[in-house]
Amino acid sequence: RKKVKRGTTNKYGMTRGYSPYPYRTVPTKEQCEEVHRILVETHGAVMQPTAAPPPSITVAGCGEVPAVLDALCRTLISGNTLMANADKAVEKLAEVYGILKDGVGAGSINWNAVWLAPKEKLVNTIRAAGCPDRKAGHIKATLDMVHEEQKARALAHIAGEPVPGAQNEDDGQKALEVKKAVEDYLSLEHVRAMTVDEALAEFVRYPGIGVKTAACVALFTLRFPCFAVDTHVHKFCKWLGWVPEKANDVDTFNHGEHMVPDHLKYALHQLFIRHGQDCFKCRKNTKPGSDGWNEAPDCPLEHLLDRSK
DNA sequence: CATTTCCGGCTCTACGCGTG
DNA sequence: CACGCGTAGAGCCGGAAATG
Repeated sequence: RKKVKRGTTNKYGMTRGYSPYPYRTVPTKEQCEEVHRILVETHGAVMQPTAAPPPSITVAGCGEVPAVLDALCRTLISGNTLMANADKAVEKLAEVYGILKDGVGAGSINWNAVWLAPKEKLVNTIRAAGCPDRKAGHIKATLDMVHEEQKARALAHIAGEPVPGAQNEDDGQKALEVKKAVEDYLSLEHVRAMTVDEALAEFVRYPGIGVKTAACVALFTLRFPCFAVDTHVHKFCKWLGWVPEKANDVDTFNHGEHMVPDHLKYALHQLFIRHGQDCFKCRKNTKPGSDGWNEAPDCPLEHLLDRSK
C-alpha cells in the first residue's frame, strides 16, 4: 500500500483512515476490549468527560482545560517533564500573567499578556517545567503565529473569501473570529469546527507541537476519539504485539487510530499511562532480573506481554 | 555508464528541572 | 547521579534521481 510521505505539509507522516501496517490484523476489537477489561479491574474505570472540566490553575496536564489555545500551551509545557513540575509552572503563569475572567477562556492563563511581554519573563516563569528557554521560544512563536493567522482569517471572512478549515463554520462563528481578531484576543477556538485530522494538522504546524501534544489536545479539549501515544502507550503497543517492535511513536499513533475502537481510545490512553507508572514490572527501566523483580506483584497483563520487544 | 546529489526512513541525542 | 518526559534536529544509511 501507499507509504505516507513526510513533507512540509505533513511533517510527521500522520495518516487518516488507514494504517502504516495494512497487513496487520491486530489489535482486534476483542483484544482491545480484553486489555481494557483487565486494566479496569486493576486500576478502576476511566470515563471520558462529556463536558469540559472546570478550569484549574494547578492542572497543566494533557489539555484538560476548556480553551484550545490554553490547552495547547499547557500541554507543551507539560512535555519533557513530570506532571508536578508542569503544575508549578502553570501556577506561576497564573500568578505572573493572570487568569481570564470570562468568555470561552474563563479560567485560562492570560496568553495575550504572555504574547505582549518579553520572552525572558516567560523563561523565568516556566523554569520549573524544564527546558524553559526552548519552551518559551516555542510558545512566543506560537502566539505570534496565532495572532498573524487569526488576522488573516478575519480579513478573509470579511472579504467573503474561503478560509481553510472553516467550511463548517456558520456566520456567527465567522463573526466571532473577526471580533476576536479586531480585539487582538488570541484564540484557537476555530479548530472546533474542523475534523480530527484537520485539527491535528493545524496543531502540529506550531513550533514545539508534535503528534503527541496535538493528539492530547484533540482528545482532552476537543474530546475527539484520538489515540494519543505517549511513552507508556507506545511501550505497551509494542509489548502487546499491536505494532512491530521497530515501530516509531507516530506509526503507533497511525495504527492505533485505525485499529483501536473509538470508544476505547480515551480509556486505553489513560489506563496504559497509569499502568506504566504504577505496575512495578511495567515501569521504565525495570526488566526481568532487575532488583525486586521476583518479589514484585504479578502484572495482570503478563500473559499478553512480550517485554523483550 | 559512472558519479554525485538528494531524500525518505531510521536512530541518537540535547534540552533541564525535580525526584529518589 | 541516573532518570522521566516529547520534540527538534543532527547524523547515518541505502536507494533513487539527477548530473556529467
